[in-house]
Amino acid sequence: MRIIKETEFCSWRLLVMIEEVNDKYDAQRIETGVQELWRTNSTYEKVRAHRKDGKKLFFVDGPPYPTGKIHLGTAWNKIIKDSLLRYYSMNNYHLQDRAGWDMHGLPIEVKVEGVLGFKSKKDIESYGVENFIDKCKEFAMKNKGDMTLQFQRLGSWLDWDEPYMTLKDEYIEAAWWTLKRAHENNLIDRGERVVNWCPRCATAIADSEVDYEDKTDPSVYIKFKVNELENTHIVIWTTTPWTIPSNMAVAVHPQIEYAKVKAINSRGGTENLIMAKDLVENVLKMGRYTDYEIIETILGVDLTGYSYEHPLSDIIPKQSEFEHNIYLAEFVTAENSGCVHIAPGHGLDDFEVGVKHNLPIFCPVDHEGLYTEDVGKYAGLNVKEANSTIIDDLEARQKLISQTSIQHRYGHCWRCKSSIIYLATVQWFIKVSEMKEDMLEEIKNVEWTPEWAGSSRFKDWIEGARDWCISRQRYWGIPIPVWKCDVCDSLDVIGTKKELMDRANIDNDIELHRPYVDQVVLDCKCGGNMNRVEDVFDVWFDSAVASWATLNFPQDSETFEQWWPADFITEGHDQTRGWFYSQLGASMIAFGKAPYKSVLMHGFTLDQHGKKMSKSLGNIVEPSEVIEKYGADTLRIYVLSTSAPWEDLKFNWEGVANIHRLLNILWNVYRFPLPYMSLDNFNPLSVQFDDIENHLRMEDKWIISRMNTVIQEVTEYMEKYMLHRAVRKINEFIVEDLSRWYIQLIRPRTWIEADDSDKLAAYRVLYDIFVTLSKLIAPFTPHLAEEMYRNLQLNVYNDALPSVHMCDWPEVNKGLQNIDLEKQMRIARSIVESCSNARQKVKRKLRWPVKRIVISAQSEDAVSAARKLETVLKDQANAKQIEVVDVGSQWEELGVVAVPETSKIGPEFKKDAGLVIQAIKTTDASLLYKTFKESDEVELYISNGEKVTINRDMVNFTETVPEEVASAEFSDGIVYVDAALTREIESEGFAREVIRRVQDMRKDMQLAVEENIFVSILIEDERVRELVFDLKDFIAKEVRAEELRISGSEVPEGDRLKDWDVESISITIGLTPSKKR
RNA sequence: GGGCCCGUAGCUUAGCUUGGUGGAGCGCACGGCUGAUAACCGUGAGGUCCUGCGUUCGAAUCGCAGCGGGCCCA
Repeated sequence: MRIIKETEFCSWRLLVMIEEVNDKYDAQRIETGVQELWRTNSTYEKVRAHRKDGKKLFFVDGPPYPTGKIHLGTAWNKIIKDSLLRYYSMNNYHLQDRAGWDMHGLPIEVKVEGVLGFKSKKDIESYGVENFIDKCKEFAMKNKGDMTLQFQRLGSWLDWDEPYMTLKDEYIEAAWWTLKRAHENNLIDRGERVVNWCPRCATAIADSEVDYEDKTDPSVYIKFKVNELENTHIVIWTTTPWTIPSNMAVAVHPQIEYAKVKAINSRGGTENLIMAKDLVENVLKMGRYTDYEIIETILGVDLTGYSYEHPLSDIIPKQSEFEHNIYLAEFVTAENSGCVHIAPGHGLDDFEVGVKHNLPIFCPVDHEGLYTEDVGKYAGLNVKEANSTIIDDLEARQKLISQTSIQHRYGHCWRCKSSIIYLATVQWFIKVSEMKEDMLEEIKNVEWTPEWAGSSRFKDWIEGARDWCISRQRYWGIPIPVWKCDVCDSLDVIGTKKELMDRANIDNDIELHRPYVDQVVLDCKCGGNMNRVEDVFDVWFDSAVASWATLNFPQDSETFEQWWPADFITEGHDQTRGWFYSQLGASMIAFGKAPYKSVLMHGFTLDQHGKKMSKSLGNIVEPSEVIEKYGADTLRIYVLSTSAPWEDLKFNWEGVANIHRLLNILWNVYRFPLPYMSLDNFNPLSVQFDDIENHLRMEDKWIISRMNTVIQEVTEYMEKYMLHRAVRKINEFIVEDLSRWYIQLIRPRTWIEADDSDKLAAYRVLYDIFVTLSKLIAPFTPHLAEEMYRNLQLNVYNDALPSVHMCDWPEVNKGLQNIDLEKQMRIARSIVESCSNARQKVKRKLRWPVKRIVISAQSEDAVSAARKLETVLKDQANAKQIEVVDVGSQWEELGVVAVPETSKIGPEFKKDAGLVIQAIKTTDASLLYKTFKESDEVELYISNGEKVTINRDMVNFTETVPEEVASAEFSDGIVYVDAALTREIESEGFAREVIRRVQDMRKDMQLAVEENIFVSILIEDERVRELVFDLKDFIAKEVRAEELRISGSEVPEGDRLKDWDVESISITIGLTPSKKR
């Protein structure tokens, strides 16, 4: 036999055995440790490689914008994604999971302009587009790097090394290819339309880029002189006086009733005004008219014969060339004056009226919001600043009725916050209006969570969608790949880089950004030169093509065929108008179908009061703040469990602290048995489940069953994207089942100091539960799961998979599920809780055993629970005996008291009532009770000798319990706790009081669990001394005392001395560790 | 102004589909437990279920109107 040296033994034990762990759940230590482990072991790569033969699952990451800092909402977004992807991976899915970045667009241009101190596009031109683009790229790349680290700190696993980036040439090609498809399908349109325009950025912006915010604007009523009538004006209202120079018409509603009013103005003059009849009072009051008279009322449809004179035609020469007529329009409402000022160059509805009636689209405003030469003296003025000048000019011409201001929601540029204006310009459009019906059909094939995200919200949005303006007059974006001939105006749309290089005969590689592509000139068939149109794409077009761009399509169509369309995506509800929509649009163009099969729409993070987090409110919570304080796993499980994914999340620090506490409980549960296992050299390899299966107690079978039920529930919830319920089920299992119950039940078994199969069974069960639990929590708290798994599996099994995230998702073992037992244990817990309640009533602490508890069952389940789980009940209720009273029976030791019902007796017996009451009170109540069980009426003799008949209504029975018995209701009946004292019970009670205090002192002295001690105790009270003496050996064993002295006079000695007051008895305890003697 | 969603104890929430005396956690007060101990258990106080109207024998739950919040739109 080989003798193993101590050192060898130790190192072997450290290598192979489960380790003891820190006292306290230390998220920082665990998470940085685990992430380091992942890095050094390339765990992510291994996990993905491990599933490469699995079922394919194509996930597309909605690309965040590289602002530099993640916020709580984006953290939540990535956490949801990560949890689901980890879950799918464990379910043997081969994942396509590139992270994505949306790196072009105005936000970055605006930031870079800010850094460089630029005010307008002219500054960019003089700085050089090439230099400017470089700065934008640098900015985007730097922020992408910063944010990647922040996302990774959350534990988010995506392909961070090979993310898709919209600024890459291969990505740009995907956008180009898509536009070419649109061109081939006749879905693009170039034309003059009214668009949202940011004068500062000097570009069109999409509807989705317009933020609506409160703003104060002028509110003015103006009158236009009607040509055909004497001294008559038509009244219009506007909040944009600067559009008056562009006025071309007035619109009225055909069915609204209008009035010609003779009004007396404040100067005493008389004039005739036309406006909606119902609004006369209001308008005239605004214009301070002193009196009025309605001369005539006519319908709008009869106003169309009139024309009017532009109020500023003397200033604006062009206006005297135009005709100004009154037209009908359905959009007119009976508000303000009921007559609408129409400037076709500055409004959507206005533009339509203009087109319908062939009016010139007069738009004398340039790209920077300055008037052009077309408007005479206003030329060069900023339109917004011209408002007051124009009002003054109207006033001077007596065309102004009133001038006030109004606060209303008005559109602003999403980036620079300038007020937008509407301008008629030539832009490129995707004809969404032509695709709408197909889009609506297609979204029915998508699985939406929640259901209304698709069926209501998204549907509504698509129904109202207009053509999508995809062109921007900017620099940092995907150049629109259209080349136009200088001579014949014909167009070429280029689909790929190669196509461009072939067409232009370029050999050297070129970058596809501006200004490089702008220099490429193509030959036209007509012999002319073709130059690229200057515009870049709306940045929403970039991310719209993500689902194929991330697969490197069109370069690689094989991968595309294998994966596309996406199996699932998940983003916030703002993306209804954003990415859900833009992707669908682009995909309809390119492939005629939706690019995703399943969409989980998630909510927004709000502050604790339900307000949105914003800088101006100062209520922003940074993810990093939460992580520093509590760790990423806490943040993850907090956001996942607090609300349903699709609801908004009200962030609350208290809630986070709660979750942290929960993880601490899990940690405590997990570490609790480790010292014992380690001390016992417990080896899961040599104690297999089969070995202990015959030694399982009911509670062991119960926790195993619970574990399986929880697996089942969590799996079901995950399949429905109900992450909150999945996580809550796990939390409940950890706190209720494991911590508060199972661990309490098995504690005594872990203290057995022998190679005992009862103990080994508990170890093995706990071990299996922990291992299973580590897998079950892996998608949600990946760090803690990995830490547990590492200790429990990697330290034990040489052939264990290197990461918990490589493991298969736990399967439900139906054979180990026992729903009846789960129900019975629930009842047993309820009984124990009720016992505590009853004990409190008779003031008997749990340390003191009770003689017996009587369980009066009201259901068969309660009877079987009490019988089957008798041991559990005895232990937990600290009772010597359990008695069960069957359903329908009553505990025979209960007494009853008969309480006369005077309201029934009085009317019946009149003057004898008093005697009847007396008789009921004095007769044997239990006999009376039994008799009434068999008969409705009972005869009684009253004290005057007469016999009376009383019925059941006349007596109420109240149960009485014996002395020293307390009762309490539980879920399925009543428990009676018999707390009567016996010498044996008192002895045990005091013994436990002593044990408890010695243990307290041991703990205080920080003695090791296995360390032996000497104890001496002074108890002057003779009776109690004898009671304690009865259990001297028991006490000694419990506290690991080599020697225990109990005396009535001898003052104790020891390293530590302490006086205790036990039930008003003074006890002094002295304690010394054996090794110090 | 419109669409969708949310509103339950001081805080976070379950229950709402399918109507039948509103349940938990945190916090608070009191008591208990004790080799998981900066953990844990019991008891108690604490609710106009946002408001109003309606349907119904009966409404947190169904309908209508309004208020407050969120997202989106005009």
